[in-house]
Amino acid sequence: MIKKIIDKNQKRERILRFAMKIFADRGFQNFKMSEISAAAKIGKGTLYEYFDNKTELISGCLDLFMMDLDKHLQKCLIKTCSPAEKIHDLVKTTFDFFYKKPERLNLLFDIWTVSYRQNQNDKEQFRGLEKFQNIKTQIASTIEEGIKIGDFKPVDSTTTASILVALIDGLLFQLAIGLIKLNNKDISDKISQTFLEGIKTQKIIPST
Amino acid sequence: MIKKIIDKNQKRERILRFAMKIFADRGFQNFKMSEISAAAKIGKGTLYEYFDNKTELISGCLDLFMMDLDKHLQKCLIKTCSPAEKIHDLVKTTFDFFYKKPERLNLLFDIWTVSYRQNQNDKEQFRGLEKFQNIKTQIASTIEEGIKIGDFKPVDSTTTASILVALIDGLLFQLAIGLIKLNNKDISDKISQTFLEGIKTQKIIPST
Amino acid sequence: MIKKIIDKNQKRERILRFAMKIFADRGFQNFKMSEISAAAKIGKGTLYEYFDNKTELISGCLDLFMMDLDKHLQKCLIKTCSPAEKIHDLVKTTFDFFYKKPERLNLLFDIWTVSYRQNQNDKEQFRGLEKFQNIKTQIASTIEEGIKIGDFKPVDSTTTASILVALIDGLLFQLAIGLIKLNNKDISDKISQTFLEGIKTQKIIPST
Amino acid sequence: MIKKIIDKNQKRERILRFAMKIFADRGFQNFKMSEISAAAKIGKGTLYEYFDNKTELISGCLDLFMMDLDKHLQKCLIKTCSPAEKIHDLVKTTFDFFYKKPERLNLLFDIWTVSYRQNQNDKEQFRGLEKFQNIKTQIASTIEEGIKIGDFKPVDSTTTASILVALIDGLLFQLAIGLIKLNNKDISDKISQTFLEGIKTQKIIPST
DNA sequence: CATGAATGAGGCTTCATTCAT
DNA sequence: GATGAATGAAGCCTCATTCAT
Repeated sequence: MIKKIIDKNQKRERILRFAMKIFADRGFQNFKMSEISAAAKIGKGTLYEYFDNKTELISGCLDLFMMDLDKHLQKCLIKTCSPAEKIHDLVKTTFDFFYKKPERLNLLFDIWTVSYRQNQNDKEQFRGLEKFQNIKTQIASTIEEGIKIGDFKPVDSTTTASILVALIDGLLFQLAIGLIKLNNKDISDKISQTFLEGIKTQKIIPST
Repeated sequence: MIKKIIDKNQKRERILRFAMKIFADRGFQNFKMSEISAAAKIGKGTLYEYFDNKTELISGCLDLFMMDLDKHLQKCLIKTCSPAEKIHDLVKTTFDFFYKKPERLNLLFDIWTVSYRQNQNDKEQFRGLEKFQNIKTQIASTIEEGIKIGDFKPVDSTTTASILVALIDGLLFQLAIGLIKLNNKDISDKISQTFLEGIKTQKIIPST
Repeated sequence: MIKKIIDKNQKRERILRFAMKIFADRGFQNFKMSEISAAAKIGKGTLYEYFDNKTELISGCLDLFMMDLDKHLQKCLIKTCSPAEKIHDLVKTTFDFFYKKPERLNLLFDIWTVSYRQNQNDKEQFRGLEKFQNIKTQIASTIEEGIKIGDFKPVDSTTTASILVALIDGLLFQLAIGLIKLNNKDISDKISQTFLEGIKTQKIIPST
Repeated sequence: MIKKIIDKNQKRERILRFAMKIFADRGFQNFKMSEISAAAKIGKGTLYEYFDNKTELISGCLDLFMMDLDKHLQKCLIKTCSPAEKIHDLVKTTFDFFYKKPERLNLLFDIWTVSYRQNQNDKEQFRGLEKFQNIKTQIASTIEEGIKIGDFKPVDSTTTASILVALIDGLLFQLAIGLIKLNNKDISDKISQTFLEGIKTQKIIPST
C-alpha cells in the first residue's frame, strides 16, 4: 500500500518534470495538456489520474520548482561558514541555478505572475511563496549573525534581506530579457561584492 | 486626410486605454477580445479595424504602458537638480507610478514575461525594451555626472545603473506579491538612501 | 431592435424544432450538440449564441413541446360544446397529437423522467409541469360544469380529472411500448366511452 | 462446477442490487461504471467479469426490477379470493411497492423509456416487457373469472385489463411528478373503488 | 466605417473498457 | 479471479476572426 503511494508520487513527479520542460518553453498559459502527456509518453487520460485539472498540474509545477530552488539554496544556508561567505555562496548558487537551465527563468516569471495575481485576488497565497519568505528569513538571520560577530554593520536585517533578494531578482530579470550581457559568474560576484561591501564593517579597508 | 489619421490614432489609443484596464485585472493571457470591445463600447469587428489581431493589440498596450512610464520618468530625468536628487526623485516617481495604480504591476509582470520570451526566441526584441534600456542609460549618465562633480564615488556607472534598476524592480516585485508590507513612501526612501549612501562620497558623515 | 429580438426568438425556435426531431429519435441523453447544429445547418458555435449549454437547449425543447401540446388541447377546451363532447374531443386530440408524430411519445417520456427527477431533487419544478396542472384544472372545471347541468354524476371533479389524465397517459404508454396494438381512433374512442360512461348520469340507457 | 455458477449468479445479483440503488438516484443515463463498482466495493475490472458492458448491466437491472415487481404481484394473483378482492389487492400491492421505495419510480420511468425506444427501433423487445404482458393477461383472466361468476359486467377483459394498468401507471406517474398529493393508501383505494365500481354488476346499490 | 452574428478549429475533460499484475 | 492504472475516443464549449449588412 505504501509502495503504491510512493509509486504514484514518483510518477506524478515524473510527469511534472516533463511538464516543467514544456512550461519553460511556452509558459503556463500557452501549453496544452496533450503536449504534456505526449512529452511524458502517457495517455491524455492518464494525466487526469495524477492531476485533477490543468490548474492543479500548474500548481504542482510551481511547487516542484520552488522545492528545487529551495533545495539548492538550503545547501548554502546550512553550511558552516562565515555569514559573508554564506551570502556570497547564496548569490552564486542562485545565479548558477538559473544559468544551468535558463528555461527556469521562464518558470520564475510565471511564478511571479501567478503569485501576484493570487495576492491581488485575496485568494489563499500560493504555497511556494512560503519558501521565498522562508529564504528571506534565513538571509535575515545570517545577516544578524554577521552583525553579532561584528562582521556586518548594525543594519536592519529584514530590510537588508529584502534588498539582497531584490538585487538578485532584479538582475536576474535584466539578464533574462537581455538588458545585461555579463556572464553569470561576473554578475554574481559583482552583486555579492557590492552588497557585502555595503554592509561589511570597514576594517582597515580604505574607502575604495 | 491627416485629420483622419489623427482620429484613427486617437481612437486606437482610446481602445488601448480600455484594454489596459482589462489587462491590469486579468493579465495578457486571460482576456477576450470581446471584453475589450465591450469595455470600449464598440463592436467586436471594429476592434479589427484598429488592430490586426490579438497580438497586435497586446503589443499596442505594452507600448502604451512603456510610454506612460517613460513619460513619468523623463520628468525627473530632465530636471535640473543634483544627481543625487535626480536619483531620489526617480525612485520615488517609479514607486508612485505603481502605487497610484497598482494594477500597473500586473502589466509590468506581463511585460517582463513577454520580453523574456521574445528574448529567448530570438524574435525581434520587444520595442518597449528600448525605453528600459534608454532609462538605464540616462541613469548611468546621471551617475557619471555625480562622479564628475565629486558627489559620487568613482563606481562603474553602467553596472551601478543596473543595480539601481534591479533594486527597484526587485522590491516592486516583493511588494507586488506581498513579501514586503512597507508603504510606498518608506520603501522608496529606503532604496534611495541605501543606494545613494553606497555611492556617495563620504564627506564628514561618520560611518553609521 | 424589436425586430432583432423577434429574429433571435424565431431562430431559436427554428433550432429547437430541429432539436426536437433529434430528441424524438434518441432521447435527451443520447444526442450530441453537433448533431443539432448539423441538422439545423448552422455552425456548432452558433448553437451557443442561442443556448447557454446543452441543458438549456433541452429545457427549451421541453418548453416548446409542452407549448405545442397545450396549444392543441386548448383548442378543444375553449370550444363551446357540451362537457361530454369536450372531454371526448380532448382525448381524441391528445391521441391524435401523438399519433401524427409518434416520435413525440419519446419526448413525453423524457419529460416525465425529467419532471420526476426535478421533483425528487427539490429543484424548482420544471416549468412545463404548470401546463399539465393547468390542463388538469381545466378538465376538472369541465367536469364540474357537466355536474352542474346534470350531465355527470356528482363525482369529485379533481380526482376524476386525475383519473382521466391517468387513463390517457397510461394507455399512451402501453401503446408506445407495444403492449396494446389498437389503432389510435379505437383506443381514444374506447377511453372516452369508458370514462364518460362511468360518470354520465344514467338516463334511459340500460346498464351495458 | 454448479456451485461456481450459483456463486457467480449470486455475486451478479449482489452487484445488480447495488446498481439499482445508483440507478434509482440518477437514472440509467447518468451513472458511471465506476460508481457501481465503488458502491459494490469491487474493482472496476471485476464488473466486466459479470457483465459484458454497460448495456448488459442495465439490462440486468431492468430484469431484476421486473422480477421483483412480478414477485410481489404474483403473491396477489395466485391468492384464492374473489376476483374483486384480487384486483383490489393488486392495486394496493403495486402502490405499496413504489411507496416503500420511491426510488423505484425512477427505475420504472427508465424502463418505460428503454422499452419505448426498443419498440421503436424494432430491436428485440425488452425481456422485462413479457412480465408486464403476463401480468396484464393474468388480470384479464381474473376479470373473466369475475364475469363468469357474475360479479363483473360482461366487459371486454383484455381492454379492461389495459385500462386498469393504465390507471395505475398513469396515477403513479402523477404521483411521481407531484401532480397528485394523496397518500398511497387513499389513492390505491380510490382506484380500485372507481375501477371495480365501474365493472361490478350493480346489485342493489343505488347509483351513488 | 461599424457592427455583431456566425463560424469551426482547438482544447479540456470524462469515462467505458482493457490488460498486466 | 480480482484489480485498478492506463488509455484515447468522444463530446462540450470557447473564442479569435470573418463578413454580410
